[in-house]
Amino acid sequence: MPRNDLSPSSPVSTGNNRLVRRTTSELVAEALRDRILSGAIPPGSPLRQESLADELGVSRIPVREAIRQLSAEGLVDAIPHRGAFASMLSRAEVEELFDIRLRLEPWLIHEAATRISEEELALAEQCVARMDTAGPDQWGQLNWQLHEGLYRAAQRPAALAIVRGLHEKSERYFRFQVVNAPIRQQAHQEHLALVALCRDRRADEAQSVLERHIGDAAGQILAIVERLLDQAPGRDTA
Amino acid sequence: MPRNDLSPSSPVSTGNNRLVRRTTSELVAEALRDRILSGAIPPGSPLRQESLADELGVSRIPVREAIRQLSAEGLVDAIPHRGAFASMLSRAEVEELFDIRLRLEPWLIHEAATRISEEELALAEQCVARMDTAGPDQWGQLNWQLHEGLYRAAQRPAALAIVRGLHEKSERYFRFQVVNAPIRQQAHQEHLALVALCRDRRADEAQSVLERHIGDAAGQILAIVERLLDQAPGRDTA
DNA sequence: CTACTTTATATTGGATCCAATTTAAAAGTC
DNA sequence: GACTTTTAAATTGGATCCAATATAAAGTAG
Repeated sequence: MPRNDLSPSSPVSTGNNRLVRRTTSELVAEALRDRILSGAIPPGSPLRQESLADELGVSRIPVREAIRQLSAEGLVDAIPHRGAFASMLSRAEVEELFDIRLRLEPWLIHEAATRISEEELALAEQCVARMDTAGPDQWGQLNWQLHEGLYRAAQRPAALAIVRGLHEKSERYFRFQVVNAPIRQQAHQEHLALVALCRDRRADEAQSVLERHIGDAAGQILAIVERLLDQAPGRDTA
Repeated sequence: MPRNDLSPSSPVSTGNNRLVRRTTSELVAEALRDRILSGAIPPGSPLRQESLADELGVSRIPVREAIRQLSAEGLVDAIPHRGAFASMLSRAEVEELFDIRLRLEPWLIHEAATRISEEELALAEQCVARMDTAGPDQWGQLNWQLHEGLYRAAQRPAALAIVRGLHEKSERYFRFQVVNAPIRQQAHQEHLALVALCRDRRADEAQSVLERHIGDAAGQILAIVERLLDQAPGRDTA
């Protein structure tokens, strides 16, 4: 019996230094999101309300609301009266996600490059450094932390939220896979270059480095997806 | 007593010619979305679960789920234990929405231009024609219908969904305002040009026409927002 | 044995009830 | 009178119960 009790945990403060008591629904949503992103709930597997409710020690109501939330985020596909399933992406869908990211992220880094502060640059560098010695799953988290930290300087919160969503949906295919040394080495170089170019306010160059960077990631993830889809083949395309 | 009963309405068929029984939550979500987009629920006004439930003749549960859905879509801001409010955008937020649209929609029209079929072009032309004689609110709907019809040909469903969301959030500020004749006239010309360029597969030109088109719309909506925000001034920026 | 119908079970959707939280109003204090 | 504390009302959040639907199983006819 896992009884993975949601720690009501420590209340969290927003930027408004106003303590927010988080609702059970939110906690459940986070728990489920974590499980999906970490692969604990693999793509295609169902999210049963009652079993999740039992596991988390809550009623089905917050589970239902969490599932609806994740459904709106695109992390699960909910079918009325049939249930919710961790969303499974086709090759074409993953390609499209990267297509969109390629339209937004280079723009964000361009805007960020002219505004980023020294503190933010320092934080980014910390990320890069820690990634060098991080384990496989840490690496993925730090990678997004780095990117998000840079993008945030663009001061485009809505765009950042969209990109975060796109990233989450595509990234989790990465987690299955141990990111191998050469790829990490290359990414490391590109990250260093990116931060350096931002510091020097060379926005155009940062933008094109990031374009290549994302293009590479796309190729790698698509290769993984390709393999996964071959192993566990088609859902009905009827 | 409005008792605006949700017509359980006729079941709707998806492309998969599989009849989908829609849940009450979905119907409520659509009803509320309509009200928000039409301005019946103006920005900033609260969505009280019980009164909405009574009005629509359902219990609070589907209302709650609908509100959570709309919250995820960004049409309402939900604050735990305090309620949900039709989202109100600052000038900066509206600007950002258009910034993002400018990164995505020209790209979509570019991709669409090389793939669009004669049937789709004919439908688009119908839209343009009907817009010419449509009333103020019809005009807005047809406008989006036209754009969506064109973008759909790009075969980028995820991008289209994102753009739809961005459009909904910015567009509703338009509905308050009677779109005046000169603006409609200009839009009409641009729409004709857009369709013609797509038919001729002149993707680059279609793209730049759309860029101007969106840029103009941005200017007009920002002017409206500016006025609205002056009238009903600031929420707390604490 | 196959195809169709019927039944049973599992699962989700919706309604009602109660608890927790917020907001306001009222009462009390200095 | 201004400020804090207490109390009451309104509202949302969560739990339990029941209804509706879908899937699987059993049964039946051909």
